[in-house]
Amino acid sequence: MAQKPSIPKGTRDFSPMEMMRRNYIFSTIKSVFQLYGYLPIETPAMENLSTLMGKYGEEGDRLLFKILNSGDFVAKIPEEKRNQLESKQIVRHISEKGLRYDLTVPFARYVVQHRNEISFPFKRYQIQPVWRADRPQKGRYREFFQCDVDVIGNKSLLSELELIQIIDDVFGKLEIPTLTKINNRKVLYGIAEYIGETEKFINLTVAIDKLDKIGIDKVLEELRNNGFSEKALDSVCEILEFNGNNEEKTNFLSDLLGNTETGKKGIEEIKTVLVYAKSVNLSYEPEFDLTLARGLNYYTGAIIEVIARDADMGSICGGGRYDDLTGIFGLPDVSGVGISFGADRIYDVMLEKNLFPEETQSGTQVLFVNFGEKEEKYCLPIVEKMRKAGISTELFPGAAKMKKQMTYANNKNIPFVILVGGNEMENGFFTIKNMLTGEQQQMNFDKMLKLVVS
RNA sequence: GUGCUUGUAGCUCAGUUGGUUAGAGCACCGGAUUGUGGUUCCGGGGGUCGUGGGUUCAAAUCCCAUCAUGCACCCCA
Repeated sequence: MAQKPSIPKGTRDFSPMEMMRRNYIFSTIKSVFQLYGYLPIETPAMENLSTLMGKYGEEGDRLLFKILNSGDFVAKIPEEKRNQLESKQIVRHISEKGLRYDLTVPFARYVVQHRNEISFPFKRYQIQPVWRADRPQKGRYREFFQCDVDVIGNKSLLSELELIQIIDDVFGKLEIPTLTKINNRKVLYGIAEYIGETEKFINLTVAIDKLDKIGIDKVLEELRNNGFSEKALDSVCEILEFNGNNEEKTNFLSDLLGNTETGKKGIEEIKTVLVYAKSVNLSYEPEFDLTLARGLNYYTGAIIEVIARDADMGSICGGGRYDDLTGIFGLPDVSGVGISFGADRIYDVMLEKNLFPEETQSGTQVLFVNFGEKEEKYCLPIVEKMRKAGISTELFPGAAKMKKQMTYANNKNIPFVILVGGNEMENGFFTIKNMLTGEQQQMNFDKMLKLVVS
């Protein structure tokens, strides 16, 4: 062994057991998406950098994986920039493609490019990996899967409701207890209006978003450092410290933000969504959370975030409404709303809480032990019959030692092993061993089939 | 990009104030058992102690550098 092979930081291999479990998550999510009439699309792993840059803020640009151009790219760097080794300056000369950072921006690009083939509202889902050049840590990877559902080309708040229902269904099926928090960007903007700091709206949201992590004092301190007036801070403090149920919160804010232009709209929207949510059966009612802000700046209306109860994992699902995402690609006034399930974090939570059902962990149901050439030949048509009957069946490749074959079945969690040797061939029966109980009996094909199916 | 942590067998780790040939458990392979796994018993393979330099009679152990990893910040699924 010359050098131990390895994979890049923040990436992972998935072994069979993990893949079975991951596929269980993906297929559950997919089935729910389809139940609500969403259709799948895929987009390339790499996009033109021009599509990606500037869509996620300055921080986002830093976290984009950039792909080096082919050929002698150095020659294309203008003479005067050759000597200044500032990455920012030369990056656009040596890289024009990047790995996708999320699925929403590529989707917006897709919609603009295919606008004439699409009939709106367009409901799509997309399950693909995304890449971020972040420092990995718990629940954070450099390559991870997002499962996006979006509906675009429609302003109805019924779409927000639909997403809330999808969240409830998915986590219901996966049996993960969750807390769905919703807020509205317009409400946050309303707060900025109310305190007269609309210019610093972004700073305000970034600070508020940290409330449950760093506490009110540090949030206020951060705002103070950003130049917010003491009077503004008092108001922010008053709002953030308000406690109550959804209704009390909306009432409180209605009074407070009643005279603000955008805030008023936001309150109306969130009220509507909450009323909708009351009218359907949900396991967990969404909670109006004023401190939810979410970093992505393209959100303009509802914002949603889901966390797993009793798990320290950050959000496992999040999203919101964006009114003009396609505008930057030349198609204005197309409103959309969407959410993204973080499959990898969901996996981590389910693993931690032991939520994977037994049946996701087995593949092969029956293994035929291979005793030799004659026996092999005899078994092949039987194996074929088993598979035709829908039973996942293997014949051990080669007449390896019995111990080896049994160990193989054991390690692979195969519940039944069938032994066909001279005795069985002569008398036309099968010896079938239950690997769980160790019990062993002899029977004909039909009986065997029945036993395996049950 | 900033701060801290940890690098010893495939995996999880032990290894005393620096001192013989660096250990254990699990996993793997073989045997006890040529048609019986999971339990038991016996045996076996596997290590440039992350890498490079330094101190020393002597370094897994001390020092420096470097790389890798994990965690936290920033940000985020």
